[in-house]
Amino acid sequence: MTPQELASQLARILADIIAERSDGAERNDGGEPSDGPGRGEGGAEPPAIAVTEADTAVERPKNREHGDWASNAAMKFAKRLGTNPRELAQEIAERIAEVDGVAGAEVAGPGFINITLDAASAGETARRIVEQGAAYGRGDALAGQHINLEFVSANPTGPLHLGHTRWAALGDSISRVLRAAGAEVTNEYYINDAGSQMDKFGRSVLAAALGEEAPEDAYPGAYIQELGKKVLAEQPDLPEIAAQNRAGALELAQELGYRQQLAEIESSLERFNVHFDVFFSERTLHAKGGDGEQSPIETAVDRLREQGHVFEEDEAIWVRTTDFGDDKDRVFTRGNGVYTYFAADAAYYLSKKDRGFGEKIYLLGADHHGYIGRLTAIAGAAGDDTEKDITVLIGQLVNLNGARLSKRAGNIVELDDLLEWLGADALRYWLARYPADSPLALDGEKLRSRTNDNPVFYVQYAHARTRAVDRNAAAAGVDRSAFAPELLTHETETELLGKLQEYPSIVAGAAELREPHRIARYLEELAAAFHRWYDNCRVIPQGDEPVEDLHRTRLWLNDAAGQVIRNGLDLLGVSAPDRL
RNA sequence: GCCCCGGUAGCUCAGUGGAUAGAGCACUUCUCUCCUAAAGAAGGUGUCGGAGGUUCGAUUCCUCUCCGGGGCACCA
Repeated sequence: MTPQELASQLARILADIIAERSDGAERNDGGEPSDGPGRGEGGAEPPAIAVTEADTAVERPKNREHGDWASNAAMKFAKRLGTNPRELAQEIAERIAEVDGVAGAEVAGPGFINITLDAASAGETARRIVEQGAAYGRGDALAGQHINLEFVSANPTGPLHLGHTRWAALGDSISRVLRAAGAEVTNEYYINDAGSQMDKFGRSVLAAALGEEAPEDAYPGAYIQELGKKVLAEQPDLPEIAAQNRAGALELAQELGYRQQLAEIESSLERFNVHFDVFFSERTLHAKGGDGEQSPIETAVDRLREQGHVFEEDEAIWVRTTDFGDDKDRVFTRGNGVYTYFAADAAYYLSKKDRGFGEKIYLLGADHHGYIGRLTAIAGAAGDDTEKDITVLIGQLVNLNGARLSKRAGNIVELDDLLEWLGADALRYWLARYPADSPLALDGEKLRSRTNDNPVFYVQYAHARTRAVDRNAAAAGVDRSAFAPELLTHETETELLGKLQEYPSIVAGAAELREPHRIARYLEELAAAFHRWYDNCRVIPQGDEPVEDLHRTRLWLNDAAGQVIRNGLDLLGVSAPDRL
């Protein structure tokens, strides 16, 4: 019996009760003017009360005395049924107690229904998890959805730094969680490879390659010098080209430097266990088609104009984004004929729409929060549903104590250095462990510690323990030839099983709310439940005690715990080592 | 001025309208002849920033307000 099955049993019982009550008695209590269509005649039918499994979802009570699972459905429905919560709860409790696998049910407090399961019924979960393996916890709540998830999108003019790492970790985990819930997700990185910062980058790289003094406004940091050397190695005749055709050399240096830098960014991300499906170049939005066809940006302004949202003023072309809640209208084409960044954003949004994505998620830092209004307005102006087709997630900034500034990258904290110092696992886990909207201050030494105060090690240690037990069990002749779930009666076993049963709903909730930190918090609780169980219940008999079915059954439970920790860590992009 | 996000235990932070608001750390004890003690057990702490409101019930939702952080462009 899983919590989901319990919820569906409760929903059935509640629906039965509602049906019985409305069949029988008083339908004439005066009030309730029902003004719906087709209700004009005859005996006023009571308004239908629909029950879904969400209404009867059960919770794991904090207090063990409140049973294995608790429902507050009676309190939710009592009013609508014109009865009091405790009375309704009593009725539900009597019926749920009759269900196979339920050991008992009682009413408590203002109308909670506290349900206790048979040990065998609860223990069955262990076998189910082992059999489902990596699939345990995955669901289909988001099946059929095509989601575009854009994150990081750092300028290709320098290395990734701390400011990008939180979005990299969070975005990739969100993607994994959404996929676990059945969605099809494309991870996308928008490359700002057009515009003045690229020119500045080109000038910086060319000067470095030629050994010239850096221009006034050059990008700081030794990495520019490194890029210059690489560019020169790739294009040894660059000095000659520069002497004859400065503009040509500039373009060449910019291009080669850009390719090099982007490749480095990609490789840093892969080392961070973050994978992008699409790197989308801003330039493609500016580029005209083969036969002088319009560029996507030019097309975009026409499309918005057709929707009636474009106007001209002061020689500039504007989009009336205030119609969609933006705080001011936005310029599309400047007075000098140049497109703004906003124009590219609009064309980019349309590209996502044209590529068939329903929901487009943007993961942005708090310093970009001014984008919410304009991006949402673009969606609206494009004829999309601003509620469902676009989501802008804003994350607060992170700072990390003890991290050394990178001279190479111009006194920022570089991702590559963080990876070397802390490792991808610790960094990813800690960054995914907090909700995006909470400001975050990390302590570097804590991320490196190998004790209880470092949750990533605590969780990984629990996993390694399950593997150690598994290895030792094999050596001691404990196998899975028997499974007797009714024997799993120890307090810590009930608790561990309960945690394991919660996992699918944790994943579903994390996907719905786009909050992978829920997975991390859950894993910490699961690991704690496992450690407690490990300390109390032995899988392998001591001394010359014989191997019994209890030991064999516990081996299933041990493996189930390991499997769920593995599945959860995978959603965070963190490894689950067999040994620590 | 307007907009967004925070304010919960000494510290770092969880908490999708429910029961006595939680976890880790820090502090004090205890537990390996025993599968990884990188672990477990016990010990106490709160004006949930403040004031109103919504309701059977509010840390959670609404309004106002105080404090802290971030943001406002024909920059990219």
